[in-house]
Amino acid sequence: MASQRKSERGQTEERSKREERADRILDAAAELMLRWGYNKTTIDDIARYAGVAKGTIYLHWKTREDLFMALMRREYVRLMEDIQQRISGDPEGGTLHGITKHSMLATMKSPLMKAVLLRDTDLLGEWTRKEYASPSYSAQIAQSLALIELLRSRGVVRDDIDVRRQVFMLDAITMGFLMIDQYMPDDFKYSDEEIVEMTAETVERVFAPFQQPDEKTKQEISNALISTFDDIITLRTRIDQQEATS
Amino acid sequence: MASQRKSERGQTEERSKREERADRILDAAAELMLRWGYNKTTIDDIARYAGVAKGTIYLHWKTREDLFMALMRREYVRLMEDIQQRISGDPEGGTLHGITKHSMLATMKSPLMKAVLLRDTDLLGEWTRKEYASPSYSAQIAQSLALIELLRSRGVVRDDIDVRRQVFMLDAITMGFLMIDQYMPDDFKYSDEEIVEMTAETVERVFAPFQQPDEKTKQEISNALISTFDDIITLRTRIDQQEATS
DNA sequence: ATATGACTAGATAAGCTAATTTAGTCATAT
DNA sequence: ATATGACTAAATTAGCTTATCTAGTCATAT
Repeated sequence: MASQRKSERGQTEERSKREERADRILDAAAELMLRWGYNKTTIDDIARYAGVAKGTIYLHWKTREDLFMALMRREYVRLMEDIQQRISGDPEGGTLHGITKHSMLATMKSPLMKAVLLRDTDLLGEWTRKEYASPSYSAQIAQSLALIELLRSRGVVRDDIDVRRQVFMLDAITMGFLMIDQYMPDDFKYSDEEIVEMTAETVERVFAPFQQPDEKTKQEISNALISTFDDIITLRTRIDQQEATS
Repeated sequence: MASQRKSERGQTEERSKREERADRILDAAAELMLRWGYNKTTIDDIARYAGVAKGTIYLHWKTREDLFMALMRREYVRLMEDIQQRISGDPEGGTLHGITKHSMLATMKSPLMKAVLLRDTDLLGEWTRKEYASPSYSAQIAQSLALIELLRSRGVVRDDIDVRRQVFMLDAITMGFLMIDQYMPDDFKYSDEEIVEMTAETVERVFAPFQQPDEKTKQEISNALISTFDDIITLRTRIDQQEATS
């Protein structure tokens, strides 16, 4: 607060200009990382591709690692926003198979997040070993667990099996469908949408309880999820802002 | 035939001695490959570990590659025999979830075959690129397809979805459960048997039709499978013998 | 104040040679 | 006849030297 030296307007204008440039740089980083992988994407490349000088990048982030952390965080927030969007726009968004469908499809449309989830070492290179992946993965599991528990308490998921086993099964199924195309021959290729349909059907058959949830329950769950996503998103965004001012 | 110079008895005795030694050498190869991987397992190591001279190995196989092909074929035959055994000893052996259970458990107990299935490049090294893996994999798919078609025709698997999609789903599910433990944190570890139980439950819920198959049908299917396995096994064994005499 | 790009130190890669390893052979021993 | 292990040619690796790259800095320009 004491550090704000400009007028309100001037500050906001500048802030947004800076942020816009930061975004452009991250765009360049994402693009080049997908093309050449983490190891072979240099700060020089990113600067050239983003049309700024190298020094400028260091006005935004202290190190190369910081830049990529910011990139990954941005991708993660976007992923969450995308999932939230998809869930909120779907009447089936309050069911486990609906949530699974939207989470998977959003992940499939985000090459970087997919690479992290599937531990694609070709693309991630040294990033794999940078210990940000593993905590985020166990956070992922914790989220699965919380989700399943919520759905069980509402009676929209079977509760005659152990919760942890259910999480294990859900993750095995989704991971299986996410990676199987790498193993299938060309005459067994399906589109992302088709794969997600198959996953959803599998999840529904394995996890649905005898009686179908009513509309009201589905809506309540959907709302609960959406506000959870809001929490995640604002939390992450707040971290970003902290970093930016430090 | 003209090459058989010894008496019947002498020949058989010698044959079995040779075979016993070949087996010992393959045992050594398997052991060392699991320890050091394909790339770092040398013929010298194998000879020393099997207690024979290096030259002796070349009395059995023309090249290093031939030796490993023989090893992989032996593992494959053993895997098939194991699956056959497990199926024939189980009243549920004629159901898809039973078959899945036994195939998976047998695979899990065969580290080399599991490595091939999961494309474990750490263990297989250069062997991955040796083009024997890919044909065997598409053969695997063909088998899945034949199996599903058989089960559909007998009415023990749903036939209201596309067959090929069903194969895709079955493979996605089994692969998912086979590889998920690599991704799960320590507090989500389950034994092979538990994992296979979860897989079987998943498969049953996704593929079982409305009415349960009767005992007679299950028995017929089980028998059909067992004779299919016999075919595969004798075919493979015949190839081995051809190789040995050439 | 902000942005730049020449600059540097440290890391990484390329190029080369010598040393070691290893698949496969074959004269010799059993 | 069978089995062996010393042997060889080819390949792989180790060691080292030189060249190139790259993350991060900072004096200078805008």
